[in-house]
Amino acid sequence: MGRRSGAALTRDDLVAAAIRVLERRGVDALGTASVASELGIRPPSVYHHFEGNDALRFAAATEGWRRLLAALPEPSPDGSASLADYARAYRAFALANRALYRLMTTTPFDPTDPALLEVAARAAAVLAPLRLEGDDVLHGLRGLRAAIHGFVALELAGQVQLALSADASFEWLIDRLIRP
Amino acid sequence: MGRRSGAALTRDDLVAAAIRVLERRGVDALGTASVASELGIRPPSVYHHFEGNDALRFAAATEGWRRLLAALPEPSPDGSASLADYARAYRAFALANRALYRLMTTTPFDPTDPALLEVAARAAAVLAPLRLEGDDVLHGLRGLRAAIHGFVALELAGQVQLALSADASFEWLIDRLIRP
DNA sequence: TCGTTATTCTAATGCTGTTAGGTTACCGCA
DNA sequence: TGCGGTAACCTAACAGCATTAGAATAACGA
Repeated sequence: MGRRSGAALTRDDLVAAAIRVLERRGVDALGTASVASELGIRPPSVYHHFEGNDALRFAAATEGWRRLLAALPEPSPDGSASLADYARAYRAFALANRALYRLMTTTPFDPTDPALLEVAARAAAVLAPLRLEGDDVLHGLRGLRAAIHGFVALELAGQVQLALSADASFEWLIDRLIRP
Repeated sequence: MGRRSGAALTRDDLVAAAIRVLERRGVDALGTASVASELGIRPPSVYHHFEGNDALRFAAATEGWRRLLAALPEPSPDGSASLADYARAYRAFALANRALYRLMTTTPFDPTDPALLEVAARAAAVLAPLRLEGDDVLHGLRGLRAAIHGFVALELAGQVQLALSADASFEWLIDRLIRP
C-alpha cells in the first residue's frame, strides 16, 4: 500500500511524536520503531523524513533546546530577570521534562544551533550584574552552567536523597556562586 | 560443545572485559555480545555470571566507583589533602576514563554500595575545613558534587570550547565555591 | 571411580535499525 | 481535463542484538 490519503506527515510531526514517546516510555525506548508506532506508520517510513535513528534523536534534542529557551526568562534591559530566576527556570524545565533533558545533554549537539546559542546568550546577559571582566566572564559562564547542570543531573539520577530539601540546596549553591 | 578445559571465567573477568570494551568501543557498544566476543565465549554464557545486560552494566559501573575511589586522595587527619586536590583527582579520573565515567553516572546505582559511600565520605571529610554547620554541611556536599560533576559532564559532552583553558575555568569554579 | 554440579555450548525467538524496491496519492503543467 | 513526476508510504528481507531452553562437557567431591 502506497501513500495514504489526507495530509502527509512532516518532520515536525515526527519530532513531536518522538518527544511524546520520550515522556511516556523513557529515553531508551526512543527509536524508529516506537516513533513509527506512535504515528501509526511503519519504521522504514521514518527514513523519508530523517536519515536514521541518530538524526531523529538529534532533531528531538534540538527541539528540546528550543523548548527550554521558551521556558527561560527573557533578558530585560533593567535587569529584572535575575540570575536566580534563570537558574530556577532551567532547573524547573529539566525536572518537568526529565527524559527530554537527558536526551538533550547526552546527544552530541550542533554548536551553531540558534536555540543553543540563545540559551548561552541569556546566561551571559544574566551574569552581567556580577560585573566580571576578562577571562572571568567565560569562567563565570562555564561555572554557572556546570553548577546548574550538575545539580540537575544528580537529581535526575536520583542521587539527591530526601533528608534535606533539594530546593534549598540548589538555592544555596547558586547563591554561593553569584555572591560578590 | 560444553565446558572448556582450564580455569573457568569469574564475574570479575567479565567486569574487566566489559571495562576494556568500554574504553575501546564506547559506552553504546557495551553488551553481552561485545563482552562475550572480548573473552572468546558466546553471548548466552554471560548469563551464567550475570542476570542479563543490565546486571552486567551495573557491575561495571560499581567497579568504576571502586576505581574512582582508589584514585582519590585519602583523607588525612592533618587536612593535607585539600578540597581542591579531591576535585582535581575526581576530574582527572573522569577525563581519563570517559566511557566508564559516563556509564557510572548514567546507570542507576545502589546507594548502599560501600565504594559510593566512601567517595561521599571523603568529600565530606575534605569539606571539613570550611567549618560548615547544620544544613550547610549537606548543602555544601551536594553543591560540591554538582559543581564537579557538572563541569566534567559538560567537558565530556564537548560543550566546553577551546577559547579558554578548561583547567582554569575548573579552578575558578572550585575556588568560588570554597572561599569563605 | 562415579555421580553431581558448574560452565559453556548450539538452536531458536523476537526485538531492533536499516536497505531495497514496489505502490499510491498529490501537484504542476499541457 | 488528463498526464507525468515526485513525495510519502508500503512490504520484504537482512543483520545484529538480548534473551530463553535445553544439551554437552569438564571439574570436583564422595
